[in-house]
This record gives sequence, C-alpha cells and structure tokens, in this order.
Amino acid sequence: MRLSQSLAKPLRERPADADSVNAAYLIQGGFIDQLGAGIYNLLPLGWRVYRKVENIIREEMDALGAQELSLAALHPPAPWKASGRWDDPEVREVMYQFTDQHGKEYGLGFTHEEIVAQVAKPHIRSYRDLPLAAYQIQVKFRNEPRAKSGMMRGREFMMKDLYSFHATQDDLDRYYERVKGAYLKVYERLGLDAWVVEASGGVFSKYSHEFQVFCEAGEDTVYYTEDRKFAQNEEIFEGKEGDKHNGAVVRSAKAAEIGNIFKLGTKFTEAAGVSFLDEQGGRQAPVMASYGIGPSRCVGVIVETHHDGKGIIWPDAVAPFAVHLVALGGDNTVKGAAEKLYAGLQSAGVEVLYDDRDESAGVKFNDADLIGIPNRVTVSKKTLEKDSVELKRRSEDQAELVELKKVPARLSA
RNA sequence: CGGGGCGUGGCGCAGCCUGGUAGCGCGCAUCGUUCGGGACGAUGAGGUCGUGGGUUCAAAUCCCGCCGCCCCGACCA
Repeated sequence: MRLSQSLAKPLRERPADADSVNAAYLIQGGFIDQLGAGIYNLLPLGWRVYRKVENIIREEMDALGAQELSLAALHPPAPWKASGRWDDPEVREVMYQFTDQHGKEYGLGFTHEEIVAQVAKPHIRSYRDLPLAAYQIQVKFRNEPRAKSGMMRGREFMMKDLYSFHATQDDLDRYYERVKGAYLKVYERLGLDAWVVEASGGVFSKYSHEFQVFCEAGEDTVYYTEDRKFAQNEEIFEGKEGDKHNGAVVRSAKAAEIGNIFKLGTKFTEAAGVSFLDEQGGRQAPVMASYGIGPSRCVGVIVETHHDGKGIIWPDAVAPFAVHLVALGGDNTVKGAAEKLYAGLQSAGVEVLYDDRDESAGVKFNDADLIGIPNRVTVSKKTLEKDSVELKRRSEDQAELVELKKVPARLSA
C-alpha cells in the first residue's frame, strides 16, 4: 500500500483524550478511529492487524477440529427466556435489549450459548453425533457500564466463541484441556505471554479458567507464583500476597484478560431441549463448554505490551505489513529505485507499506516508528551510491546496509 | 450510577474569571527554495465556539437544561 493514498495517514499529534497507550498509538497511527465511547472503527491498517490475529485464532481452532460458522447477532428473546437469562438482572445490565417499532423484543448477542444450543439441537440425536464443536469469530455487544482503555473494553467488540457438546463429562474434560493448549498456542503466536488463571464462573458456572497477560493497563489482579504452578484471579483468591503456596511465594500483578473458558454442564442444553440416546438407549442432555477469545482486545493488549516511547513494535505475526519502505528525498533515481523495490518485494509475496509521500526524512522515520512495522527499508541517494538500501528492525537500534539485489531474499524469509 | 475534567476551523490548543471585530501552532492549497530524524519563505482557503433556552443594546464568555467524550470509583460473560 502506498502511504500517500492511504485512507488514514498517521496524525502529527497524539489524540488528547486517549489516555491509554493502545488507544493513543492506535489512533495516532491511523489504525482505529473512535465513533463513540467504547465504539471504534477499524481502519485499513487496524483491520489488517485484526485479520492477522483472527487468522491465527482460526488456524488453531481448525486444528482442534472445530467447525467455523456464523450465528446471528440479533436475537429474539425466546431462547434467552428458555434459559432464564433474558430476565437475569446481571445479564440485563450488559445485554442490549430493546423493542422495535412494532413492539417486538430483541437482544444483541454478547455470547451465544442459547443460540448455538438451539442450532445444534436437531443435529444431536445419538451419542454417535458427539462430540461436536463449533466456533465463530464475530462482533459482540455489551452495554458496559463504563467503556474504557481503547480496545481493552468496548461496547462493540470482536469475539471468537467456541462451543463444544459432549456425551460425557470425561470427554468434555479432555477436550477442555486440548482447548487450553490451543489457546496457549494462539497467544504464543500473537506474541502474548498468557497465564492460565483460575477464576470464578461469573453468570455461567462456578469456576472457569482465564488467560491473562500481565500488564499495567489490565483491569484484573492476579495472584501467582513465579513457577507458574499457581495463579488465581483476586475475585476467588483467599490468601494474601507474600503467603506461600507449595513452597513458592505468592505475588500479585495487574493483568488483562484475553480469554476465558467455562464448563457449563447441561444448563443450556437442557434449557434448549437438546438430548441424545446413549449406548444403552437412555436419553441424556449433552454437557457443554464455551471458550472465548477477544481478538480485538488482543490487538489492544499487544500494543500495551509491545511499544516504546516512539510507537508500536508489532510482533512479525500480526504486523499490518512486513516491510515499511521509505524513500528519502525528491531525487528521481531514488524514487525509481524505491518503486522498483516496491514492485519487486510485492511480487516476491512480501507485504509492503510504501511511504511515497513528499515528506522530510524526520517525518517519515517518526511515522515508521509510530506505525511499528517490523522491518524498515530506507532508500536514499546515500544508500544507492553503494547500490544498497538500509535495513532496520523496529525492535533494534542498529541499521545495516543490504545490497539491492539481496533485499527480496532477506525479507521474504 | 456517584465524583472530577473537558467540548472553540481537519488535529492540538489559547480566549471565558472581568460580555464588545474569533485567535495561535500543526495540517491543507499554490509557488519557490530545501531533502537522512517532525525544513524555510510567500500567498491563500477553512469556524453553526457541542446543543436548546434565558439574561443583556450586545454572549465563545454570565445563568439553567440537555447531549457527548476522557479519567477515578461502583461494575467487569
């Protein structure tokens, strides 16, 4: 993409009322744009990052054997009334519920247990139909009492929600552990150091596991031991900091939740009337579990944990582009060489953001630092004299000269 | 929902206390000079001062209501 033609160019000044690091850099860099409190548009750069995150999640869910689908976001109340959640005060606080101009009630989905159970119902007849796992990556709505911190807590956000149905609790337990492993793989690929933390089950069940990334912008407090054998959300932790747990000292840290998995029992399958015949011909309700990851929040947490004073430092796997190509000066030979490199890299399959603007070196370098693409390639008169370009990693201070003809090979690795 | 802050060209802000021609920086347009870490000069375009009402000869400025955004708290599948 040519930066000169980009819909959203980086801003000179940091937005005044974006206090959190992720909001400040994402808005200034032209990744996102605020529409209202807790409501953001993903601009082309941000959408690219988001899609990378989404695809990593998708790959790991597919590897689990889960099937991707897309459930409706606009819900009639019936399935929610059947489970008793439509009128649950805790649910009412966060679920957008409204009546249309004909007096008909609707809700906007903030989770899909009821809906997926209803979808699965006619397809689950026998224990032979189980286990079954389906997921979607979709927009969710939550009427947060207080949206805040940019992409960390929005009223409209993206969520990957996976649901599994099992004939036995044992089978569910095994699958639950597999999902846990898949989640850790996702986070590792995203460049996030996620902890598995025990937590309360909220409105779903008694206990659950959360995936937490330690960072100051997080809203949770986690008590943990450094050997990682123990980690609990403060909402269920009953000891205090400094206590010993299996010989290790318990510490605490602020953390951001980027995933949560729940064992749900038969609450939702029974409510939806889902049942199957077991090997003895007995009728049973399948046990169910749900597993969520917030890809849009992950984008925010990645920024919170991958930045410096100049801007974002994207991990390679989620960077909007692999290469930020900078052409310096108005010299025609420089422009020509940059254009050629741009075309050459693209045909080698390298994603390139080409800063072809008529801006000074300072502006271009500062914007490159802000946007945070992992590899910066600078073409100038100086480098061309040596038939080379300058290559610099965003995460490193030192730059190196690389011969022009070796550039595509260096960057398509 | 309680507390605090804020709302003025695209962005960042001053002006408000003490009412009287709407300003600055950046950006934008045109021309020229520049060209490796936020260049320079010249000319120019661009504003319902969040919104509704009130006070007044006169309101960005004073008073009341409403809307919106940010932060702290409560809350946080």
